Formats: sequence, C-alpha cells, structure tokens
Amino acid sequence: MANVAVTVDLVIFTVRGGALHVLLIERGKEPFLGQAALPGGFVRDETLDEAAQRELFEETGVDGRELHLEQLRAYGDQRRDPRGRVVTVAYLALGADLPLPVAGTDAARAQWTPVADVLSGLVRPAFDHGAILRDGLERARSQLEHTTVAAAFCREPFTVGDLRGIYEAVWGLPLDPSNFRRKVTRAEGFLEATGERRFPEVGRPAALYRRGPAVMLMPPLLRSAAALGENRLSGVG
Amino acid sequence: MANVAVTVDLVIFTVRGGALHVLLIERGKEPFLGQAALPGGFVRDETLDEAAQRELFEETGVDGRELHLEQLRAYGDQRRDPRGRVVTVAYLALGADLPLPVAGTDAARAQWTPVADVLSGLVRPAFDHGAILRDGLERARSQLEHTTVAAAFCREPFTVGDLRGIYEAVWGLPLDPSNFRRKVTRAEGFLEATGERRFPEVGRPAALYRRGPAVMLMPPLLRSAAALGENRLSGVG
DNA sequence: CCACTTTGGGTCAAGGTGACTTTTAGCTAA
DNA sequence: TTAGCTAAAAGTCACCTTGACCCAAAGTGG
Repeated sequence: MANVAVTVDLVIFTVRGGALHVLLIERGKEPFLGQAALPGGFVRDETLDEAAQRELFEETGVDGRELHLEQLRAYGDQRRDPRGRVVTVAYLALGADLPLPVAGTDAARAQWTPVADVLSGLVRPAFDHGAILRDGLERARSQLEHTTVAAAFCREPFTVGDLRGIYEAVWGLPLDPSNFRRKVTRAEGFLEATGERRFPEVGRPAALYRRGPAVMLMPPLLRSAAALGENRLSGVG
Repeated sequence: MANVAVTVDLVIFTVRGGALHVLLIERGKEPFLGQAALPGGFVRDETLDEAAQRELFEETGVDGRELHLEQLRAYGDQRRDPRGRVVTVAYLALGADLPLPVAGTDAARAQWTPVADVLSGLVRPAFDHGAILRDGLERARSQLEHTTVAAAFCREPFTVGDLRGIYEAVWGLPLDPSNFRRKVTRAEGFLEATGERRFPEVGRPAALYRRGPAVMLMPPLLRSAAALGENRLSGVG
C-alpha cells in the first residue's frame, strides 16, 4: 500500500457574540474551488500533533499551546477526495474569542462561520468536512460535560455569566443561571476567584475568575436527557 | 507528501475467566521479530472501517458485525516504525468470550494475553502498541459508563452477574452486586428478561436476559471518583 | 438439617439536581 | 430621591440517585 496521502484538518471553534463559530476557508483550487472547507494541509516530517499545531498557527496566528487542541479521529474513505486516496486526521481546537484570521498564505480567504449555518445546510463544506464538523461539535459538547475546557473558550478574567454563555452556545440550550453557578463554583479547581469585579453596562457587577488547575469535572455537568436528542442551535445569539 | 503507509491496528478485548484479555500476535518478521504486537495490517482499496473488519476476521474468524467495533484514534509519530513513516488507525473491538484465534495466516501465532500482564510490564508490545492498548483500555472503561456495550461482551443469554463480571474485569474494581442490579435493571432498554433461569453449580438460580435496544445509558453508570485515579487490574481473576 | 453461596429485594442517610423565589448591587429615567 | 430595570448571587424545597448496608430466597453439598 503506497500512494496514500495523509493530511490534518482542523475544526476550530470559538464563541463570538453568543453564537458558536467555526473557521472555514474558501478553497482556492480544484477540487471544490470556491467552496468552504476546513483548514488543513499535508503532514510533513513531524508528528500529527505538530502538523495540527503548525496548520493552526498558519491559519490563525495562534500558538497551539495557548488553547485546547486534541485529535478527533481519522477519516479515510476511498472516495472522500476525488484526487486519490487521502487519509485525514481531524483535530478539534477550542479557543477564546479568537482574532480574525491573519493575513497571509491561505488565511486571507478564511472566515468565522456560524455553526448553525452549516447545520442548517446554508453552508455546505467540501469533501466530508460537514461530517467532520458535526463529529467535532459532538465531541466539544461532550467535553464540556466532563472537563473544564469551557474555560479555554474564555479570555481571562471571566465571569460565571461568560462561562455560562459558552455552555449555552455550544450546547445550543438555555441554562438556569442559578443552578449553573452553584455547579461550577462548587466544582473544586474549576474556577479561581481573582477578587476583582466587572461592572457591566446593566445589571449587578459580577465577580471575576481565572481558570483553576482542575481538568476533569467530577461529578460531570451533564446535559439534560431531553437535550441529547435535540440538535437545535438557534435563537442563541 | 508521499511514501506514507497507512495501517489499521486492532485492540481486541474479551473477558475470560473473570480477567480482561487482549489479542496479541507474535511478530514473524523484523522489526521486533518474536515480540508481541497488536494484530493489524495495511489498508487496501477499502474504507478504514472495512480494513478493520477484514483484519478482525482474518485474525479471529469473527464477523465484525457481530461485535462492537469502533475507531479509537490515529497514531503517526515519525519514528513509531523504524521502517519509515507509518500512520496507523487504531480500532477498539469488544467481544463475547471469543474463540481461540483461528488457525491460518498470521493467526497461528495469536493468543489472548491478560491485560494486567501488559500494564505490569511483564509483556512489552512492539512499536507504540503498549500506548495504543492503554488508550483502548481507557476508552473501553469510559464506554462502559455511558453505553450498553458491556452486553456485547456477554454471550446471550446472560445473567446480571455475568454483566457485573464484565464491569469488574474492565474497570478492575469490585462492585456491589445489589446496587449494580438495581442500576442495570432499571435502565430502560438495557436488559430484556427471557423468563428463563440458569442453575449454577452453587448459589441461587439467576434470571436470564437478552440485550435490549438501548445504546446510551442515561443516566450514566459512573465509576466512583476514587476509581478514576487508580489503575489496579489485579485480584480480579 | 446445616453450612455455604449467590441472587434478589429492601432500607436509610447523604448528596446532587431542577424548578423556583428572594435579595443584592449596579444602572437609568422620571 | 425614588421607582424601575437588569443581572448576579444566595437560598429553598421536592425529587431522585447513589453508596452502604441488611436480610430473605433458592439452590448446592456435606
């Protein structure tokens, strides 16, 4: 078995204005010229993780050590790429309100796209990138239940309300503010109070927090049973 | 980027005599000649899932549709194979007390190995297969919490005690029989009573069950917080 | 008949969750 | 100054799950 190309593709999520967005580029060559696609590229003489970090930096200018980056899974159907056999290893990246894609290389054609636009079919990614994106979304939703990665979406310092906004955007569900606060503040090592407060334009000032040392969330913060079946990602912005 | 070989490797778990076992083959050629390794092989003109099913059949004679088979993740460090760049996609298979590996092809050198022997360092798999095995074990342990795959380890019909034995072998923990029964019998769609009973050599007869239609376990059946840190897989046989 | 083992059913306290109410702390408009 | 608004923060309460027990039931073997 030779002539197999290996690429990495990145599902980069961020929350902007209360809605979950994914970074998509406009393809500059065939196949699927002009169509939206996940950023990615061929693996060089480097580990898969290094390839993902490199592509992330090239597309967004973000140092991979500053945000959450994990492998999703591999996709390797024979006909997923019309040019030949291409196996891709997908990565999931979660970042705090990331900057607009930097100029240079392919990034000029990159832009943040509401995930809802992809789920609704308004945007149709090339290749099997739509399916990869959906798998990444489900992984992200699951990670929020069991780990503290949600804090990786927030620029420090942040409030409990900011954090709740992340959960609501990713899960596509409204959450009870009071119960959410009780949960995350009691989870040991999730949040560290800075002692400062933020004064919003309207409403009571909110205490500010930093990310704590905890990685796992025990007990987990589970979506309600009803939420698992649904897939609504609307009316959240 | 050319000259990349893509393989699939299988982490096939089964429970025999109360202990978790993994299928390992003895390598018949360099590198790592004579050393233990996960079964696997090169991907042909087929999907990754098909390649995994084919390898599974070749090694065990088991039809992949009869047991649980899911992709674990990809491993692609440059130096994981001394022969050159080989990216492997690992799969996790969980099966009911599988038969001894069938004769033929490579399978003659395959045998069920206690997972404890690998964790303790008694058996040292070739390549990075030790790390892949550990990742597969953690995935299996996690799957038992959230899904009903444990029933895939059991030959039908089975008792609640059989099922508990699976959990204890995979998690490496003793479980309270009474609480375990309450949990799994109340989980809707997990078990379907056949109405029959099994008469063991010792002890009270046990009701027999079939697998139910449910796939997800809601609410999940979580390992105790204490168990997450530990890694003991001993005193289980 | 007794010892033994495992199933299967039950109790009970502790803790987590969802739904809900109340209070607090800032703002702005009258 | 006060009323009205918003959101944060705290508290209440019923319900459920869980873990740690206990105990009867139903077989086997001495």
